[in-house]
Amino acid sequence: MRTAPTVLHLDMDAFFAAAEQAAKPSLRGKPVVVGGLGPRGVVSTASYEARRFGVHSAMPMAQARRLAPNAAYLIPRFTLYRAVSEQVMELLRRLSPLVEPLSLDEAFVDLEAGAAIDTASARAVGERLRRDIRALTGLSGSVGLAGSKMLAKIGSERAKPDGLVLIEPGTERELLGPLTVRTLPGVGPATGEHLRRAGMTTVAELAEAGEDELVRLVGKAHGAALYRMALGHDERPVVAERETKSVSVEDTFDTDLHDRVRVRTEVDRLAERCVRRLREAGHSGRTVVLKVRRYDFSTLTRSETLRGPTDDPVVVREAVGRLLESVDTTGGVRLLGVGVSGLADYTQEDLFAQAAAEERAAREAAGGDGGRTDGPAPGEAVRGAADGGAAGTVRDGLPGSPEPVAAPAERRFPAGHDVRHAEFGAGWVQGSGVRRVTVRFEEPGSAPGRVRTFWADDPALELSEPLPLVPPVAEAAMPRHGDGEHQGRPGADQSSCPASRPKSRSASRSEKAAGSSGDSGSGRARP
DNA sequence: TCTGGGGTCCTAGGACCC
DNA sequence: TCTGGGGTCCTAGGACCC
Repeated sequence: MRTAPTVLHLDMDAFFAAAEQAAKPSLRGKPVVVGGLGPRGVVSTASYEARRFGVHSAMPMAQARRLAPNAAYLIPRFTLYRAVSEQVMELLRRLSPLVEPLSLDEAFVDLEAGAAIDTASARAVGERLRRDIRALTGLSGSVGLAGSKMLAKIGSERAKPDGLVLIEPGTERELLGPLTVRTLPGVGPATGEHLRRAGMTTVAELAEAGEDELVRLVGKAHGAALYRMALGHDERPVVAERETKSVSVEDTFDTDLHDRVRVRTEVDRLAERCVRRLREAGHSGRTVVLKVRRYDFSTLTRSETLRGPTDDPVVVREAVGRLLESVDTTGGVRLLGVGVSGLADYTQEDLFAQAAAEERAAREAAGGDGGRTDGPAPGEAVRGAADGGAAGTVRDGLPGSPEPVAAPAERRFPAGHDVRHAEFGAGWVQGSGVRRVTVRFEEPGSAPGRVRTFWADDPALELSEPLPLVPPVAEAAMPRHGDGEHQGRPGADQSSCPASRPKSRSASRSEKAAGSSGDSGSGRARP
């Protein structure tokens, strides 16, 4: 247990919604809801103004619209959020080399890995971080400081919005005791209900119950962890690099799929999308997973482990095809998903090269009688009919992939996205209807702007990349570290802050993928 | 009111091997 | 011939997190 509050947890406030408000001056101070706009969409983030109407994350969008009919409804723009997130993470890395991102808007920092630090200087570091984040991005973040991850996170939660809470080591149990069990990480709706039925609603009651009782109630690992947390003990280290364990993609359909052939083609597309992501991440994997959510929301998975790792779209497609055959889809399919786990960072060629080398070695050792190697080739199924035999032969170009879709005009201007008009300059799509696009002309630094409507095929109007939330000139004026006060750590470079404006090319593809789950882009934003 | 998408970790049973 | 235990891998499902 640390004796100084050297674990920092940063949590950006209503991140997606706040980024949109920063990008769109007319939305500042107004309720903003970011999420899927389709009939089955849910809320990703609600601005604090929208939360006052009762809107919150994970709520069905239809419900949000009833609660806050006048809010602006926007689909997520991950290109923008990633760019801002990268700026923030860079600030964190200046505090310490040990930064553990949890998501785009959240991270732990181990300040002890920077320099020895006492309570007062930890607080100063946290406050300065919050100022720097605001100066660099225009957004607010909340900071928790404590002697462990769990308490740092509880601290940032209590600090929200736009605050800092430092939990003095030694005061943990006193602080935790009266809190609800749901405060503890790992206690969700199910465990919370389970504990409640056993008569435990506060953290103090968990501590009283004792480890044996908790293990009996919720299982070995969970019970033991719960007991330690209840006592305020949490020794989990801040881990900078965590390797990916699986890659998956899934789609919920606006209406249930009944046609078996359609189900099959959707599974094929998902397999290709999944493999594309797998390859982009430089991975291959052994276990292929098919996920099916039926009309009644019952969800099942089927998996198949291959003899060796693959990143071959044909192999993955054939595997999920086999898996699909074992699933009853009568009644309708709501969601389909394809995933690959058991990741290796070597690819199939490496494996083939390795297999070939082993074969050569074996032949030499055996006196060169040219015997065959045992077992199926990598990528071939361990069980089931390993039909096809095309394993590993397709390298370039994902077969059958992106089929040209006749894009309707509305598709070109998704609500909320940035555009540029030859005459009127920068703006964003406020709504798009039949062959028309409504644009509000404003940008991060400007005053709230005016709305104009164009034909969707107006050549003067084009989509553009997100603009930086804070004009680059403001970055130059941003305070630097290393000047005075604490920790002039040698080696921590104070030199160049790369002008981090949103990157253009690279991210646009993943953004498309992120927004593709049936969002037609026809949702209207109404400031 | 009708429930997204991307992950992680744990449990439990059966197969298989020693 | 019968019985047993432990370890590892695979599969399926569930809880949880952001």
